[in-house]
This record gives sequence, C-alpha cells and structure tokens, in this order.
Amino acid sequence: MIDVHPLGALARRWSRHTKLSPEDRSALLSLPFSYKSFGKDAYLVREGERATECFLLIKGFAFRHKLLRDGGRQIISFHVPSEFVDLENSLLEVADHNVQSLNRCETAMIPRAALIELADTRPPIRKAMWIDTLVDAAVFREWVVNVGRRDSRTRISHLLCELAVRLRSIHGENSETFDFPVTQEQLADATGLTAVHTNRTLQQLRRDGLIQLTGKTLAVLDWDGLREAGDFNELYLHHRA
Amino acid sequence: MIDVHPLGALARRWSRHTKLSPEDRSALLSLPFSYKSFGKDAYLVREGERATECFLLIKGFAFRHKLLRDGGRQIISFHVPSEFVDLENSLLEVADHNVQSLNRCETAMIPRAALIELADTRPPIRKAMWIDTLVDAAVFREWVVNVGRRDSRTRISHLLCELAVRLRSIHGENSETFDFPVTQEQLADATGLTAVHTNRTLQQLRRDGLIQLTGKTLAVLDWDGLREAGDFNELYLHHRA
DNA sequence: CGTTAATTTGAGACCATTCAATTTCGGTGG
DNA sequence: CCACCGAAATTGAATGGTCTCAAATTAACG
Repeated sequence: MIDVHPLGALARRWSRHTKLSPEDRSALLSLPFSYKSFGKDAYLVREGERATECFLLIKGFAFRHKLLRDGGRQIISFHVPSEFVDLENSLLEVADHNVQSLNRCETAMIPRAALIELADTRPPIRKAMWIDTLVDAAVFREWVVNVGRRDSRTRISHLLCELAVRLRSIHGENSETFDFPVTQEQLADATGLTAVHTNRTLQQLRRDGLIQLTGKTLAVLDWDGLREAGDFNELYLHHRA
Repeated sequence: MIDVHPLGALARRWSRHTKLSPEDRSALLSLPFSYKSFGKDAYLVREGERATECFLLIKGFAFRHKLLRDGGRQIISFHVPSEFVDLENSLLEVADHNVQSLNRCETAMIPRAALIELADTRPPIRKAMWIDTLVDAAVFREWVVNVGRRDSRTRISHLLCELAVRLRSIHGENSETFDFPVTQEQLADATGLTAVHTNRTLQQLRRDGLIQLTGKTLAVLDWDGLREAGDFNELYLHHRA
C-alpha cells in the first residue's frame, strides 16, 4: 500500500464508508497543502491556540492530551497515518487540547479555508469528514468508559485492543505484530494509571500469554484472550460507518 | 424565554455561534418532526439499534451511558433542553451507547433523512450541526481527563461547574440555582466513583460552603471556589464556537 | 560505549471501594 | 392531611486496588 499521492491513504480510508466519485477523489487530491515533518515529542497543536490549518498524518504516530494544574497529563487519543489529528480545528476557533508527535512523523498541513471549501462543494467528502469527527467522538466516549469504570487490567487490555484493530486497518487485517512506539508512561497517561502500575499490569498480561511487548513492538499472542480481558467490543469504532 | 415553536430554542442556541438567515431559520422550523414524551428513566436510544431519527430535547433532561459486562454503568454526558441527544445517529448506522431520560421529558423526534437534507441544502445550518457534534466531542474529551486524572473532590466539582455553565446558558447568565434532578448514584456513574464516596465528597463540598444540594435543586454558593476546586476552565465548552 | 531514557522491583501509605445498616426524602393512596 | 412505602441519602468499619517514593536494572541512542 504505497501511495504515490500523500493524500492517497486518506482517500482510500474514506472510500471504505463513503462512495467518492472520480471527481471527488481528484478534488480531494488537489487540496493545497504543505509538508511538515516533526521530530519525536514535537507539538503540532497547542491548547489555547487559534488554528489556521489542520494536520493530516502521513507517517508516524501522534496523540492528543491535556495538561492539568498539578502537572498531570491525560492522553485523550492516539492517531495513526491517514488520520487527521485535529479536524475539529477546521470549525472551532481555538484548540482545547494539545497534539503531540509520538515519534518522527510527517504530516500534510492543510489550510482550514481550503478544507472548508472542499467540504462545502463536495457532499461525499463533507460526509466523510463528518463521519471522521463522529467516530473520533465515539472513541472519546469509549475512553470515558474505559478510564471511568474498568480496573487496570481491563483498561490496558482494552486500549491495546483498540490500537490493534486500528493498526490492522492499515497494516492488513491479519497482522498481529505492530510497530508500537508508546512508552509505558504514555500508556499510563492514556489509561489514567501510574507508570509503575502500568508496568506491573503489562507484566501480568505477558505472563498470561496475551501479548508480547518489547521495545517498540507489540504482538498480540492471544486475540480472543485479550479481547476478553479488555471487555472489548469494536462496535464503537464504526469501521463500516 | 418561552418559545412558540418547539425548535425555537435550538434556533436561538445555534444563532449564538452561526449566523442564520431568515430563510435558514424558517427552513429549520419547517423540519418535519413528531412530539414524543418520555417518563423518568425511559430509553430514547439503545446501544446496537439502528437509528432512523434523532431526538431534540425540548423539556427535561437526558443522559448518555454505556453498560459494562459486570453490570457497571458509565454515564458519558448529560443533556439539557435545546440539545440533540444523539445527533451522531444522523450519519452513523448503529448507536454505540444508550440514551436515557433523567426525568419526564419532551422531545422532537426528527427523521434522519430530513435532517440530512436540511444540512445538505443549508450551509449555515450544516455548520451549526457540525459545531454541535464537535462541541459534544470536546466535552467527551474533558470527561476523559476528569475521570482519568482528577481526585474525587476535583472530579465532582468539575462536573458541577460544567452543568452550572450549561444550565446558565438556558436559565440566564446570572442564575446560581438550578433544577437538578440527578441522583447521587447518577453523579457517581458520571464521575467513575461509587455512590457512597460521591455522597461523602458532596458533604465535603457543602461543608466548605461551595454548594447547596438538596432534593432536586443545586445552588452554587461560591462560584470561584467551586471553579477552583474543580480545576475548571470552560474553554472546552466553546460557547462562542 | 557512554549517557540518558525507559523499565522493573519493593514496601508502605492512602484514596476510594465494599458491604451492610440506618435514616431521610419523595411520592402515593387512604 | 397524614400514614405508608420504596427510593435516595447517609453512616460506619474493614478491605483493597492503586499510588507514592526510591532505588536498581535494562534498553535506547548518538
């Protein structure tokens, strides 16, 4: 799945739930944008900033988070290539959270005016964009449930399930090993736990033969087991809209 | 603020962030719908169901929630009159969570086809709808932070702040007393705490002179204090989009 | 290869939970 | 209007999952 065009992966992903005519597709691919690369841990968007463009992830991973008064951090979502990391900034005036890169990544920076115009003139593209934001919201809801009402083992398993499913949709449906540049501290901040407890919980999941997690690679050894451990039901990902 | 038209409150709310022409407004008010009343604790939407219409709250309160394997419940949001409780169902095929009434309430049930057509033909209304779903998402994000990284006192204070702000936008900007038909058990399920601990925490907030909460009425006695206690910053509500 | 980041381990403390019982509140019917 | 009933709120005491603090070990990167 090598794309000649940097927006090709986006067009392909949107085609899964919304039929795009050849004209829609070429209008999408004609969107003006500029490449922007980021190193590890770079901020793409800062809370409180006015946004004038949106970032589409071409390569690498990113995450959204908020910082608390006491210095704590809550990660709100992870993002993989072909996803917008801040599509809401096309319509909302100021960013209410930060977006940061997880590793080196490449993005297409698209002016919000161009995005809005494309959405206004191309109904199917508008629909695809809207569905994107709705699915984002569905994921946030599931995260509220995850951090609100599940214990540490279930919580971490659930998060790993979600990431596995979303990575599969890029790497191929039967892949079980993924590039996973997420530190345990980041995993902790995404699940509302501490890094220490996250570590102990991951060890338990390894001991149970559910996963293998070494360095920057995650392997799901027992999918049904992990799904069970995580109380995971992928309905909320709306993979077919 | 008595509306002659049941969709009047919606038109007024949308006008706050999106300019609607007289034609937009009348197209909105011409939306086909049917009244539907619900008793306390009735289900408006069930997880897994295919949605054919959306519910606009005219009177009364509602909330979204998900049920867990172990019988636990996580409340994901509360809704007040003039809000859609399930606008995402206009585009997503199946509901990924439940919507239930908090007290007796009245709704306008609008066919999703009609909503989509209105959005397709009226750009400002489309924009207002889209902003609605984006603000919903912003609230979900803040809830992830709330249940993920704040202690019980901060968590509950934050939730009360949010509800106060949103209720003010209906009852008038300087009101400090609100109709609040939320039980402590529901408050607990919204904050990821137990009812017992929620009770003790509320007592502490009362003892500190921040709130008064009796029966179905909430009074904010010390707004700055509550805001401080809840680490609350209303930016995420995007009240001016 | 050195140096810093990330992971792992141990032990004690604490916030929130669990379980159970009691009191108060809110709505209903006589 | 009061008695009644179930729901909601409150209290107590014991338990426990997760956190905190610190130190040690291992992995990553220039």
